[in-house]
Amino acid sequence: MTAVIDDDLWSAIGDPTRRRMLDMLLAAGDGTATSLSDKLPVTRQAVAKHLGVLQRAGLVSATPIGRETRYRLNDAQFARAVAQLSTVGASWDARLQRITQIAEAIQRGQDADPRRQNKT
Amino acid sequence: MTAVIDDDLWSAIGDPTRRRMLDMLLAAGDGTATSLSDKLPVTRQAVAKHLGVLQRAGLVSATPIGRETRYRLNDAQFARAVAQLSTVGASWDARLQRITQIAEAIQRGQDADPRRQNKT
DNA sequence: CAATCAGGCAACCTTCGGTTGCGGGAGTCG
DNA sequence: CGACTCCCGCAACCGAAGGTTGCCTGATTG
Repeated sequence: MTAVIDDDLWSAIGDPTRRRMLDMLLAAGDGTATSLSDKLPVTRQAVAKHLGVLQRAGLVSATPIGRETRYRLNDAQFARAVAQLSTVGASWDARLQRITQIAEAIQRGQDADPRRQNKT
Repeated sequence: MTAVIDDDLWSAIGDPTRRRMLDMLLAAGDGTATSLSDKLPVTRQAVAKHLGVLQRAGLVSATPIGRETRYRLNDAQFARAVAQLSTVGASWDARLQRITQIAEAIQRGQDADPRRQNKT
């Protein structure tokens, strides 16, 4: 099976800006839209939107404190995302290695695995 | 360091459709825009565009044969993409575990490891 | 040669990442 | 208390990207 993944999680970590935001939250522990936007090449609003996406994906949780809103990583969900990332990587890697080995074997002139692999 | 990655590679594998295409190419060995679109919920044109993107990212190579154009995975580049995927995952995972452990230690009331855990 | 199948090109729609502009509530200071 | 300053949320607008439809060209095959 092709490692069916939550598309939400993927799209969440698929965006480069969101990836950096997660990175920052992971490093700093928490942050606000403004504090994050300080260190990012985008405006506060853009960051706010991303935080909304991340929140809907369950990756971060918001806590309004006075006039600011602190966002914190949701460790559990984030761990799931990371796991899925690894899963796909591992799955692809495994298959890649298999076909690579077969290819090498064929090049050596010997049949690595008689089972044909054709398909269209 | 945040595992600086080729943004091209990331965006290439970041799209769900492209991910599935890569998956199919990885499994079948090769394919055409039409053959791939058969098993995907999008039109041939959409697939063709994606193949263009993948090709520009160096992940696949095209070989015109008669009236059809076969696309094959570029193993080397694909391997790089997979590697970067794993790198980010691993990096995040590592940090997650660190902070998780620290958090647990704090909850236990004892200082996990006074050694600095600085960063930005 | 005619019919057909696979592709490429172009126009158009929608979504998404991003920006600017604005208004309003929480703190701060006189 | 009142004025000022932050930080935030909402809305309008933009350009790029994923998708679709329509059309036209080139290779196959009868």
